Amino acid sequence: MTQTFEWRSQSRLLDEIAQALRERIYAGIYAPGATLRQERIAAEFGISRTPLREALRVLERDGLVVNKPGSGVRVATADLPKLLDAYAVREAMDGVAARNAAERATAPEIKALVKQIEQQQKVVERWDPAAYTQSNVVFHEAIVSASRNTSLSSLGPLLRMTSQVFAPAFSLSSERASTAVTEHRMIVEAIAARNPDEAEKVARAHIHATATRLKALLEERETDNEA
Amino acid sequence: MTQTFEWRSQSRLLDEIAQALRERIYAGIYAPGATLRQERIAAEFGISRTPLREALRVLERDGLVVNKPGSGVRVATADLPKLLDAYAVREAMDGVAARNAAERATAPEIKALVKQIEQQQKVVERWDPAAYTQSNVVFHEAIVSASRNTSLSSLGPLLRMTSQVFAPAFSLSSERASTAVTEHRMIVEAIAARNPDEAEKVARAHIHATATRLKALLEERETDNEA
DNA sequence: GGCTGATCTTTTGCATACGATTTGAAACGT
DNA sequence: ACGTTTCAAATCGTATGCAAAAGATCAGCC
Repeated sequence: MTQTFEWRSQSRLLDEIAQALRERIYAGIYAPGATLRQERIAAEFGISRTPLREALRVLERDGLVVNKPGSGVRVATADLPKLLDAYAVREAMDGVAARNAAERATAPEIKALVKQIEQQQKVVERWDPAAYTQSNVVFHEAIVSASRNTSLSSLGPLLRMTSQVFAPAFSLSSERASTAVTEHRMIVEAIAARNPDEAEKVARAHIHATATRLKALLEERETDNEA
Repeated sequence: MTQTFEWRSQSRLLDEIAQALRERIYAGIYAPGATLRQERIAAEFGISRTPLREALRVLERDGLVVNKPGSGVRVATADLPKLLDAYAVREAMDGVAARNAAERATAPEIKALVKQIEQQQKVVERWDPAAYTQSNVVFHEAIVSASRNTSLSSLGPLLRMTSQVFAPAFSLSSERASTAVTEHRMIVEAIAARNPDEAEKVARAHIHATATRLKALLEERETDNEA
């Protein structure tokens, strides 16, 4: 499928490749556990293996792929314990993001967040799971962006993996989504009110609730399998 | 200074190089702001530029170096706002680490932590700043290790940069170190008592106190400069 | 005298090439 | 029939080479 590539900037090729690979993983084109053959991918992008390999090292550090030394890289997989660990980190880091956003978000950014909540409300009402997942990711990334905390840069990939890549495996209910939107609204209100403590508190509670529900869901499924 | 390299495992050269570069940054051999010339470093290690470049991408993702596209990589620098942002993230992530450590640390790990506290006590009594900095880093890394949370992997570089690399610039007082050791002891006690909530709380308080003191110190220094 | 522009050097970024390791499977022996 | 061993194809990891861009230097001009 030799695809020619459209460069959106004059910067480094490896950055573009890394971003393209990320999007493919997020989109499920490369499913968890899939092995990524360097020569094949390099051919698809019409590049050499050198910048591709550098991009893969970046993704490896992001935790999106794992490398078995002699064999190659595979898209990361997650069992329940690892997923819950990831949520524990997200709970803490999303809290920081919300806190800093409450302190630093510009008026346009807050306005954009409010608008996103409105759109999420519509998505939930007509219940489009794929659209909700996408909207959810965009929302959380908007808060991270508004936080202007460069040390939160590793949160992006973590967010995508937890909310997007591994989401299909764990059915997302309409009721939970509706509750989530309410929680999102509380976060935005705290940010708009410039209340960092409250923003951190509700943001943490939001992720915690998501993780708790996920845990219950999977434990339930496990007992079903045993029966 | 063409140095031959000792392989501790059959793993990839780039991993060894990345670790060696990290240690050089941590040790101040490459000071903040220093430019890292690829050909020179490759020659020093006796390798080609290919694995070195991949190692540099890893360090870039860790936030240890920054890359100006056409020019090369420089060791990361931090002003006060960036440093405080880093501490905000550390406060959250160290909290998670302590929580998980309280849930999962093995008896030997706890014993080792207790031992480290004793050693820190001695170091503070005879007040050896360099030794304390080193001991402090080892202590926090031990907790991260005991937490067994793979999603915390990015905390290592952040810890080093905040506590070790940028430490010389901000004088560390004996009194603060003494207080810090007491706080460390509280963290270990909460972990030993298998009390995750308490462990997270005191761990967060510890980092928060450090950051607060840092902020006060630097603001004071700033007003001194104006005067 | 300071500023601007052109040239020249250095260094990066990507492509290509080669050796080492792993993987998969077929052949062999038990 | 099953496990073991050997061998070949494929793929990774590293080295080398080349073109392009960034930075420095110096001459010319305002």
